[in-house]
Amino acid sequence: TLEPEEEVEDDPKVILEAKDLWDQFHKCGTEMVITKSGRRMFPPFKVRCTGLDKKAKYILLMDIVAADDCRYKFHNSRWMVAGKADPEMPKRMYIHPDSPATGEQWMSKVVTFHKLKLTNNISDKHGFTILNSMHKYQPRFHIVRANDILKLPYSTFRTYVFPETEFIAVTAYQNDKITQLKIDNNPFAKGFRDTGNGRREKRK
Amino acid sequence: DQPKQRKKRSRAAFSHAQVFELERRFNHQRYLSGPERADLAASLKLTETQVKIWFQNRRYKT
DNA sequence: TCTCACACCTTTGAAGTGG
DNA sequence: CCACTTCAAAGGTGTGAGA
Repeated sequence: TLEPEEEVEDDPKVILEAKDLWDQFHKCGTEMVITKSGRRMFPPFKVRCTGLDKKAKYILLMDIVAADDCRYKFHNSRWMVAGKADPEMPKRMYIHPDSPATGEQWMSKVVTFHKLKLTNNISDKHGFTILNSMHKYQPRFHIVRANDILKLPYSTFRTYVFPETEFIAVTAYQNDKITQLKIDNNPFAKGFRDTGNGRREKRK
Repeated sequence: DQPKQRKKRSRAAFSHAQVFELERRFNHQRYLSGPERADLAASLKLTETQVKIWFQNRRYKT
């Protein structure tokens, strides 16, 4: 708004990829595993952007913020509030590795954040996103118009939130429905699918 | 750092630093001339063939 | 609740082959 | 040079045991 830069005309619109999948998870109460060595999110956070200025440079980033100030527990097949939240973890922004890039470049493909990893390791050195187990979180997506990554802190953020991507961080899955959804949809978990082709044996 | 070379007949994996530099050059020019390739290969401690094939593969990859 | 080694998969990408 | 293929290495799954 008050940049001494050249006139840039943009009106960014962002849509969440695989919304159907996200909705399926959200309906059951999405859980994301966090580990010491870092875990990806599933479903993967992907967006498609339109309305950016083709020539202008943008930095795209993500962060994951607490959805409330509660701690949760999974009791009787249900998530319930189990007290006040633990102290917040150091806040980190995940800058998309292709940043900065032109609006044209960003709009030409789906923007994927699959390299973002979640961890519960407070002293993580890899730049992973540190979360508290049994707490509820909301991923956020940001668009910043900037040609230099160093100017980031002083730039104007445009923030987009997709409520269906909310999740509870866990150290081990609590809800069997979520486990099954992950197995059915994540290609890396194919080994756990009980396809009639008798690979893996019993399931409860 | 160095590319890891162990065993008999296996796939060479370039180091992070090597890929970073290759990628940086590719971003600037999709094709490399003979001398440019030789220079880059030397500075990255890769063979010229490796650099040539890397650019060829990189171009094909979308 | 959390951690860790598995087994079992996929994806990755340098190198191969032919045009 | 390009088109595609080949095929291990790298690495992401949930599991289930044992803290």
